[in-house]
Amino acid sequence: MSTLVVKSVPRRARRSADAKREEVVRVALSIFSRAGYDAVGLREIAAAAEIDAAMIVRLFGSKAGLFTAVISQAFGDEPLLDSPIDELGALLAAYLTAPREPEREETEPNDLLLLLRSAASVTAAPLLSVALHEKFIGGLAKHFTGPDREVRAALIAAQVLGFATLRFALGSELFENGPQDRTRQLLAAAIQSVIEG
Amino acid sequence: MSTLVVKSVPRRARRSADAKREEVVRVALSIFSRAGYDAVGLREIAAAAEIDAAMIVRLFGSKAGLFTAVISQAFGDEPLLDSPIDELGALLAAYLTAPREPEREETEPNDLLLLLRSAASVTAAPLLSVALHEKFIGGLAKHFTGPDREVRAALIAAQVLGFATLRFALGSELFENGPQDRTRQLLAAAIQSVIEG
DNA sequence: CGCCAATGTCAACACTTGTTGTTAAATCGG
DNA sequence: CCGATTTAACAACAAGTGTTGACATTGGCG
Repeated sequence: MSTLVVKSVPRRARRSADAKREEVVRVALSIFSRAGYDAVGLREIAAAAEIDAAMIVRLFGSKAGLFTAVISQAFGDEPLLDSPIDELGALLAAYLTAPREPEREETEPNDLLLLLRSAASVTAAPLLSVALHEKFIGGLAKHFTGPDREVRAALIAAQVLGFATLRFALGSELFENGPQDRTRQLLAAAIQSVIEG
Repeated sequence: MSTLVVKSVPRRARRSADAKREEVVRVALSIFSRAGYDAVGLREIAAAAEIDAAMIVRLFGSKAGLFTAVISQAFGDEPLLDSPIDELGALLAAYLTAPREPEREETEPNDLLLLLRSAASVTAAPLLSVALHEKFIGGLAKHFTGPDREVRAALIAAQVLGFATLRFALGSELFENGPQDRTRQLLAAAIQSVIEG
């Protein structure tokens, strides 16, 4: 072991590996959000990103590696979490009950959908769990006061998750055609009650 | 390959199809609850039920047919839904925060787990949705008074779903090692706030 | 330019999936 | 007791999975 070749850090982005990585992550986020981790094959993502499936493995190491990259991009920063805590319930409720624009429904990469669609996968669930706890729950608990901040933040995450599951994953009609103002009001009150303890 | 396996296990009577159906549904409920619809193969269920995978298809028509049979048995009747509505929040919270018995954790067929673990599957989600709306939300709304009974019931379903997702599917430690009394109290209050509108 | 690592491509691997067809066995009606 | 029908068991299918290794092609730097 005379000259230990040091892992050859790419001096500069040789050409477009980073760009490709970025695009693959973007496309993968969209597809994972729509179908969930298990239901999506590497080849499907590869085709959508106009790349070879083997190249994804070469870029991210594995499918799980790609998923972690997708997660860390999806959970980058959620500006809603920095809202004043006395408005947070109303803001979250408004965000969750906002009507979907039908034409974007398919293409819009929804972080929530990514989360709940892949929460069942035994591979993806642990990765999602750490991201959720670090970014969402942690970022929320920071703004709280009083005891049990983390548990209260987690309970809010549970509310968001549950509503999103029922509305987006299970496609409940009650939130689309029902009394949306009342829904938003009830949801806001339930969230706010947890915020204030 | 071994072709000389003992194949003639003297099974019981002729009309054992119904009994087999029942057993298959039972073990399928357990396995689906643990891993979700997509992640479980027919062969796994078949092996657990000591039956051939082809036999499941012959009995239920398809994998989706088996799943519908599982659903209609799992959502038979939930006695919790008939509780007095002024205690319902506390009862649901107690049910959701109850400590898991480690030895049963694996085998106990949990309807909630079945629901949330398979909610992501594009095949299973519609089937689950109708069962959830008919049995759970419908059965809950019956006991409510005042306006928007169904939406309020759906919001409670969302809360149950979300908490169960975070605790069981994502395995959040906050509910296992955290202040469980406080968690239960906060959850009960949030649910009850929706019940009472 | 020439070298060589980085970037792509192709095919194959070993495996699993749901489903079907074809057998063999078992059981009851007559 | 015989034959018909149900129940069961295998094997095979076509398709899809993540991953790997062997090749071709490039592009930046000495």
